[in-house]
Amino acid sequence: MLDVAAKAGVSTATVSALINGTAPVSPELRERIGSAIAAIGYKRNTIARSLKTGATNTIGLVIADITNPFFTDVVAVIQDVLHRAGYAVMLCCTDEDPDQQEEQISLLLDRMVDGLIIAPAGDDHALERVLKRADIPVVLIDRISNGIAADAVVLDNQRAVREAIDYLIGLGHRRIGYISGSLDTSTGRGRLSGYRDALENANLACEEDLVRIGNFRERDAYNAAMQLLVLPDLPSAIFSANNLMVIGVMKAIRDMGLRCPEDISVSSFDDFPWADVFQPNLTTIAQPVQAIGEHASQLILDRLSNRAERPPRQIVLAGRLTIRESCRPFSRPDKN
Amino acid sequence: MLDVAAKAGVSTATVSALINGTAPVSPELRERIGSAIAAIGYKRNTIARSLKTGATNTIGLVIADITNPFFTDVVAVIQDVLHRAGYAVMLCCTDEDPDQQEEQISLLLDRMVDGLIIAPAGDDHALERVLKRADIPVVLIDRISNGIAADAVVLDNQRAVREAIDYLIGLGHRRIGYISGSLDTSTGRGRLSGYRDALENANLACEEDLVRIGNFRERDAYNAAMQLLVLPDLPSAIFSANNLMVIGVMKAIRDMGLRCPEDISVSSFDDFPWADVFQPNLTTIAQPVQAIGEHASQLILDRLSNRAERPPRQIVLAGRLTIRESCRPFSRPDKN
DNA sequence: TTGTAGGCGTTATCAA
DNA sequence: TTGATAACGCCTACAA
Repeated sequence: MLDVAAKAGVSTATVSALINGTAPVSPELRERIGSAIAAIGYKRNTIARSLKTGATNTIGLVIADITNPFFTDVVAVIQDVLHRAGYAVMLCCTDEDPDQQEEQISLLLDRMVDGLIIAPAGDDHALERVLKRADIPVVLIDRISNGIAADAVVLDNQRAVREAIDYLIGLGHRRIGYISGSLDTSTGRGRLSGYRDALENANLACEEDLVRIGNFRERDAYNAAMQLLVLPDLPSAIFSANNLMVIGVMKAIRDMGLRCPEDISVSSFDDFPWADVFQPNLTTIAQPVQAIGEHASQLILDRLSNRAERPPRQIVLAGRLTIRESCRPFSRPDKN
Repeated sequence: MLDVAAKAGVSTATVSALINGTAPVSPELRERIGSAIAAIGYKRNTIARSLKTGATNTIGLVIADITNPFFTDVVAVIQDVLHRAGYAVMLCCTDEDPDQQEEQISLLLDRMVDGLIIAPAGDDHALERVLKRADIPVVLIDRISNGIAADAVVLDNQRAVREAIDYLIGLGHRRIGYISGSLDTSTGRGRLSGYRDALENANLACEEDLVRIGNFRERDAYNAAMQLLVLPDLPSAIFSANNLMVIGVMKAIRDMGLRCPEDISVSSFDDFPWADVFQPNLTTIAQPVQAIGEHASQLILDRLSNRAERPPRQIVLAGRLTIRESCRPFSRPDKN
């Protein structure tokens, strides 16, 4: 910039004023500076600018697993909106590990991101601890923590699962296995409540044998489903609390020599783009990924542009039960 | 840092020396400074540090589509290795659009990333143009450009597809449809060559009717497959040049009232974690994502630590044909 | 072993 | 409308 100023015969202050539109610049200088910039091929140094202004125009995005299509769909939307608004996005993954989460958030904070969008991993306490240091706007997505007063975009998990289980019960199922996510997360807890609600509402006992923790991961879910499938009294249906886990469930079913939906019905949270062309066509709860991403982006953009304190806003969206062919009516075999 | 120095009664230079291990510091001061840091809760300002040192400890990662599981698998590996090595990763997506690619790379360059890992979109020329400005280490993954002398990690696409088509021909297929990626990419071209090689080798004519461009996207592939499926003389098999496109192909097959593999065989590039539990179990070419990610990371880490000029290295890996059940033997129906 | 001082490239505050 | 100058927070000679 020094070179540009020298070449144009003006001061750096004037160059800066022109570039940022901070102050009016006469047409003549505007011209001279412009051609000097072009001649030199000058590019403003963002680092120096950030040091001075205290803003990096970057926002940090923290998700649990980049391999999970739900998260990547949301990320795609967020990146799109935020780029359009002039922000860069730094994406980090925690692998569902609170320690890694702390590390990644520290990394982002060190780099002075202007804001943070987080799909938290681990328990609430882990998140509260690491967020203590951050006095920048934070919006939580997918999962929330009651201890943290931040903007958030979440699903009505309880209601969505309740609806899916109601559907299975309506089909005649009485023993419904449930593969849960980690109960350290609000999604894990909310979805399980939906399951319990539905059973209770139908006057069905909630047998603890039928609930297994799969931690939102395929491998854990495989093991969890296996435990269900060796039960003396087999469940006639299994619900999986997310997309990764239902793959594990299907593998367990296959490895036990069972077929879906002939021998056992399966349904899960999260939809797949391929769900209606591969058999069994999975009955799922589709999340409004587009809306989640847009709301989250908007929330943080609002905070960024208008630092006035406003109470945290929590946006709750609804899932959509998409019925396909992985669940069959079930009638209790005659006991004789 | 000023505060820390003041509190500990030393100079900032000493504090800096301690933090960076640049110079030996006496145990006594080490102690005093340590507690001052803890008391104040001091965190070093990465921006200021970067301004001075010229290094951001950040590397830019540019991929075509975050929604594509192949890319996300590779990204997961790269992020893991690079974080371990002390680097942050900024991930950007181009949506297969050369303009967006230029914009994203500019953004990364503005932010002074220390290196770039790119899965290029668009034609070679687009990439060359934008990379002119970058005098930092660059490694290309998945796709390469002959015009650019950079480290690269790619697949032997030609050989992999050749093997898959050989397999189909061995099964008796003679009219094999091919849904291609964009021919502006090296992967698009390489994979198509493999197809042509195999046909030629079997003395089969390569009918241009049977080759359609799907641009690596589900929707385009759907349309491309539709064109194949209304041909008077239907192909008995279709090969898709990537994962996203095979979903489109399957949707087209379904919409035309056909079944796979009974009516038509299907195979594709890229594997899915769920490929062996959902029907039809797809026969695919699996890419060594772990190796791709590790090589790419290593290549850039090498360049970063050892700026000595060494000729660009190109690592070529092999795909693995994974035979499942989506391809059936085909015998020409009697023509009477 | 420790301190002083200058500069990295911008932007902000004045005064001219 | 423009220019001089002082930060921003850190690192690094070099001097002590």
